[in-house]
Amino acid sequence: MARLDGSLLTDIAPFARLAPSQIREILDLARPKRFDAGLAVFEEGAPAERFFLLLDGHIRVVRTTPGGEQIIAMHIPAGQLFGIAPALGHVTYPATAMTAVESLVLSWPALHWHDFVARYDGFGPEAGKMVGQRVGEMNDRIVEMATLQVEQRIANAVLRLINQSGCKTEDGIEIAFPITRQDLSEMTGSTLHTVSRLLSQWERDGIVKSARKRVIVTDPHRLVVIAAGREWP
DNA sequence: ACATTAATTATGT
DNA sequence: ACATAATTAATGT
Repeated sequence: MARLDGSLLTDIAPFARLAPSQIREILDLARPKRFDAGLAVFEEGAPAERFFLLLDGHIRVVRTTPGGEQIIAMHIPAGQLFGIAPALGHVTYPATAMTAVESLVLSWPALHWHDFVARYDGFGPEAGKMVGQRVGEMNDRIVEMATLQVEQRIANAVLRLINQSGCKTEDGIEIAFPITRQDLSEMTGSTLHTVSRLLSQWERDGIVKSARKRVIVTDPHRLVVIAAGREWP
């Protein structure tokens, strides 16, 4: 197995404050693994034995309803921890983590979490901050689902994606990983048809540009206006 | 205001 | 050539 380079972790928030020697300790405990696109890093309900860091690629966190329908709970961009259920005291993973693209993942046994928090300066606080952000995001989404209508929900979803995983291009900000209309519908509790129609309409209005599995936002400001959705007050 | 159904076309391997 | 994605229109709740 090739030895991991220490520079891999220096840019990542929970590890940013650590000395090179500490980073070495952590890397030597890590198990690196490469996944092709569309594979599960871990499955919902499986024993939560490890926690993970996404070095490169993109992860979709998916829950399956009793009816067998998929709900996309969130997306994890490169550089973030995920699958930290063990740290929260869960014995199984509450959702499945799928790779949206080919991805490189590090993982550690769940037991090490508490050692990391105790030993490494900044790890606990940074990880806590991250959890806080995610919980906040989930709450926002719940409010959106309950109050907004589909066009606004989809607009919000797209805006979140370009904020978290945006990539500047010639004519706007592109979602940095392949995403289908079906995916968008599964994040917003809608259908791929509605998403398709809306994207087509937005394209006509010059707000987005889209191709198969690609969405580019050319006019973020107008999308924000749509996402806010001021109507019949 | 939206889903569903179904038929049609485009796109990537 | 085949499977997967996207569009579009018609119909339903």
